[in-house]
Amino acid sequence: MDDRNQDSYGGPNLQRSTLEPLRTRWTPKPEQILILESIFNSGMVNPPKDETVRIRKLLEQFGSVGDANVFYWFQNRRSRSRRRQRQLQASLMADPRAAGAAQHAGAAATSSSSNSPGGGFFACASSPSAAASSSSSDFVIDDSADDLFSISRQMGFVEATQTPPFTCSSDASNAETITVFIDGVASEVPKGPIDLRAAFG
Amino acid sequence: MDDRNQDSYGGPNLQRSTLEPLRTRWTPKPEQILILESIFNSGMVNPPKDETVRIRKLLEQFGSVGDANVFYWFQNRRSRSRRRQRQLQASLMADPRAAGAAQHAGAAATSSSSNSPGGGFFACASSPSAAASSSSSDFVIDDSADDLFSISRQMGFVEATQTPPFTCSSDASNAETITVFIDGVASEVPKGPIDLRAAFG
DNA sequence: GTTGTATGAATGAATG
DNA sequence: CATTCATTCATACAAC
Repeated sequence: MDDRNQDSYGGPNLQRSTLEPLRTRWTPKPEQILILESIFNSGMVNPPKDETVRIRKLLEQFGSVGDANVFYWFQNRRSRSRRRQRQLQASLMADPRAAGAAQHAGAAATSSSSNSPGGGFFACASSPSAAASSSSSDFVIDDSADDLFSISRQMGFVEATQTPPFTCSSDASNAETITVFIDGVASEVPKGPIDLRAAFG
Repeated sequence: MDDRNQDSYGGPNLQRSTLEPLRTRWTPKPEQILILESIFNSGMVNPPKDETVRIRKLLEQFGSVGDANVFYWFQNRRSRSRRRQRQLQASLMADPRAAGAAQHAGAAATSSSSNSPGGGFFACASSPSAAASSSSSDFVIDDSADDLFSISRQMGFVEATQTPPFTCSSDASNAETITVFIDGVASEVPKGPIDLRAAFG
């Protein structure tokens, strides 16, 4: 998709200074990353254009974002995810002894959070129910169990001892949605052909 | 179908230097971009095949390039510029207040013209003069004032504070120029590797 | 302040 | 022409 257009990029997330001639690049907020990660892991790795707009609107609750940013994010996510996997495969073939040795593996392993109603720490992954999605190549099954935890950097929860900013978990009662908790605010992300944002408004 | 014939794609981009990163894909030189940008901006947004060949020969003065590269360049340019504009309009409709706020739009917007010996500051465009537009959908007249300044990246003149980004219609005062003729549209491009702005400061 | 790296942005190269 | 992938450039941020 070539949605890279700098559409609604009116005001990125810059410092509060009233002057900002700097064209800084978009730096996604932790909440935004969480949402994006959740969507990606829910199986929608290549959202069609209209979904991109929806996702952008969702993300805008936490900071200025443009459609192009969302588009780029998914593009890069897909690309890098695939490349990592390919590289992993290659290295495994090259040297079978090197099994299970990611360079920065268990970053999130230390949490043991039990603070939010959702409970789980970062368990957004679930099985895409293979709904006949509208477009062609969005919903990829995304077997591969991608790097669920490669987001440690910007996520901010590196060592959240007391207040986990947000969590994301599958709701047991309703198998059709993924629930994202952010500071106690719950949003539900349908697993199906993404129909985000009903909860947030 | 389309005329993307990979005709002379035999040896487009070779690195004559003994040690280079060994690029696989064509990396247009600044001068080449200038020429392409000039042609595109002159109204020829979809050159027919024979023109593509001529353009390629022109570009070859500054580095190896194949017809396919030229073809792809125009195709991508068309596509991306159109969508950019479409999105711009969409975002304007969404929030009229956000007028004129593309993320990196006016990098050179401070049009301090009449500063360089050449004169104009991106005056390659001329009247197409209705030369026999052989093919079907070339020469789109409107072109709607595309993003003239979206080339900042590879052009190298990242941020000229006061000097105009470049000119391409320098007269015969300087022997270090080459003349670009496209359907009667003449453009002159300074020779030499990357010092396009050498003439300006 | 320098370096290393993760990642946003851009674009060449396809494919349909 | 619409979309997508692969590669590269540029930068924000962290570690030193």
